[in-house]
Amino acid sequence: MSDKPSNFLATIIEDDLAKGKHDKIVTRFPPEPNGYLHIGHAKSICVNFGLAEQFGGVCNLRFDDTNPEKEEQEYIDSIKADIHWLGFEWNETEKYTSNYFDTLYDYAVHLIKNGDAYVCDLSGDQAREYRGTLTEPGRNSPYRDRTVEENLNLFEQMRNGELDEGSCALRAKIDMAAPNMNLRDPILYRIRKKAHHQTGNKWCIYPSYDFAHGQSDALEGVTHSICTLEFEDHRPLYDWFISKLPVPAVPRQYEFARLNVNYTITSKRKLKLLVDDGVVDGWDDPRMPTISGMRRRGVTPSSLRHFSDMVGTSRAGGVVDLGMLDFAIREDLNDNAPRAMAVLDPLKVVFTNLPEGHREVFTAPGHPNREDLGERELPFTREIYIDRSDFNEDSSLSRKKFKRLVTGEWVRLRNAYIIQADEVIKNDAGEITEIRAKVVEGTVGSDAPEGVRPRGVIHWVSASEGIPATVRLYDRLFDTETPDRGGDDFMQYLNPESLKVLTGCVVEPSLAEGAPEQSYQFEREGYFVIDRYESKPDALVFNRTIGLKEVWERKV
RNA sequence: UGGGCCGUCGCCAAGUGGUAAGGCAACGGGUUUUGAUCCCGUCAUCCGCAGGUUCGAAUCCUGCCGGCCCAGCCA
Repeated sequence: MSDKPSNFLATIIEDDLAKGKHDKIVTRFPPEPNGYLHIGHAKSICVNFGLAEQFGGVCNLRFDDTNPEKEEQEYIDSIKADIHWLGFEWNETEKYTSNYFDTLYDYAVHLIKNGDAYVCDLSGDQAREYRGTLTEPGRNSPYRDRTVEENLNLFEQMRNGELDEGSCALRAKIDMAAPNMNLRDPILYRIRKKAHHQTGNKWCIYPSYDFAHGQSDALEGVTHSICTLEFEDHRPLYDWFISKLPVPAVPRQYEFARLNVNYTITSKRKLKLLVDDGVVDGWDDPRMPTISGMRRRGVTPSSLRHFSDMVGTSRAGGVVDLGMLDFAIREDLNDNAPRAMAVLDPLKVVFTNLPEGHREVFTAPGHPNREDLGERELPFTREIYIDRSDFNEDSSLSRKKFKRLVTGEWVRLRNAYIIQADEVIKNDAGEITEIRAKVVEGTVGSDAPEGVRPRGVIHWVSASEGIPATVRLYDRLFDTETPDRGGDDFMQYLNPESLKVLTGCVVEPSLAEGAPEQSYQFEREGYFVIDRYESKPDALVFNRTIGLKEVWERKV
């Protein structure tokens, strides 16, 4: 708790608790079920659930379902799954703003009776006109002075479905000249003759976000209602409702800057466009910044939580470098992912000093410094595969520049022999199809003998016992730092190389036992995860989560 | 140009009158059967700018400059 990063929200809560303002805090995460959660929501979840956890309080999950036109059960299910996957438990059962529709309706009647709300017949266009602009005050609606009886009656008719959609709306009577646009008689209820995923056909009028949110917080006993900066201007309205209504508690709203990450889009609308246009494979495509996409990519819950802590919580809007997320992912996977060898672009090597049918088995640790991860067996045979990029015919390449196999020289096979390349076999097209080499006897598990100087260490897999696999290499979806900058032209920044599917890969036999979503470090390549949906024991599919850090290209 | 908010190292971010934490990145060096990891070290005399108050300011005051948000019967 004390090693938690300090931020202004924690300070506020600490103060409130110290002053006895609350015995226990209650926060809430209020997604609208109109899309999948993305990395920005992950941040918000970590903030809300994290703060509750940190101070011994609870966090409610409340679906903000006031707009049946855009919401679906599919989204509710995915959101619940995402939160659990991140490792958080919400207080009691999940809640819905729609749970409070009856009370909210009563609250609206309360406002009408006190002359604080009225039914306005202005059309949408007219209402916009009357609202004025940023620099000019608005004008009062001609319906603003209807009597309480008239308003009560009209509101009743709205609720009973006697009035057409768009024909009128219930508005708060505040101040059409307020410099804060949110106070210019905001909409409280509008008519929507749509079935609702929770309440069915019970209602044909639905409360607006502004009218529903604070009251729902109060009804749930939320103490700290934490949202993002764009709702700051709504706080006066939030407080206005709370002061005008007989609510059971007085929640307070606090705002923090939403998370922005470069090379990434976090707009549910735009993400939905990527899905609907088939640019990606769905909301959980591994290239998507959605929680389910990252999960499928192999990103871990703890790396996301750690990333959130690293980034911190403040009121200063900025753009976090994707490299920081990369760091958090690598840090977790480096500590916890078992090691394995996989050859992505196989090139056969035949050992001429080994007899036909030669086979021996080496053991290698599951992890260099995690004994609890056990050992694995590596069958070594007369023919193996190495990666094509780990061999070069040109022996004039400097040892510093190319620490791999070169004609005539030695290289260490990871966890096995030092070998020496003798000869290259090519096909008619001039492509290398095979390398003839020799193993240096007695070099397994021991240093190189005098005169043998391996250039480096490369990975390998037995040709006869390796398992075929499909490996999908993912890269960033956009090739510009600010794909979200412009308007709707973000599609032009799509990275054409965001996905490469390699079908002829060969992986070490121990990987056949891997469970869906198991992560591995393919040594010298990066971190890969077994695809949770498409991988089968006899047809393995791995997704590259992220490559290993590579600094040598720049240095040499 | 009405209102609200923000501005501390390339990026994120502590700090709330007592003389600039930390992380990422970067750059040196060491270890290494992963060009990874790990380890050690370097990296803001300065806190958007200009004045002022004070023994003393990133922290208080004034004025500028720059950026973000708001004119949905979306959230």
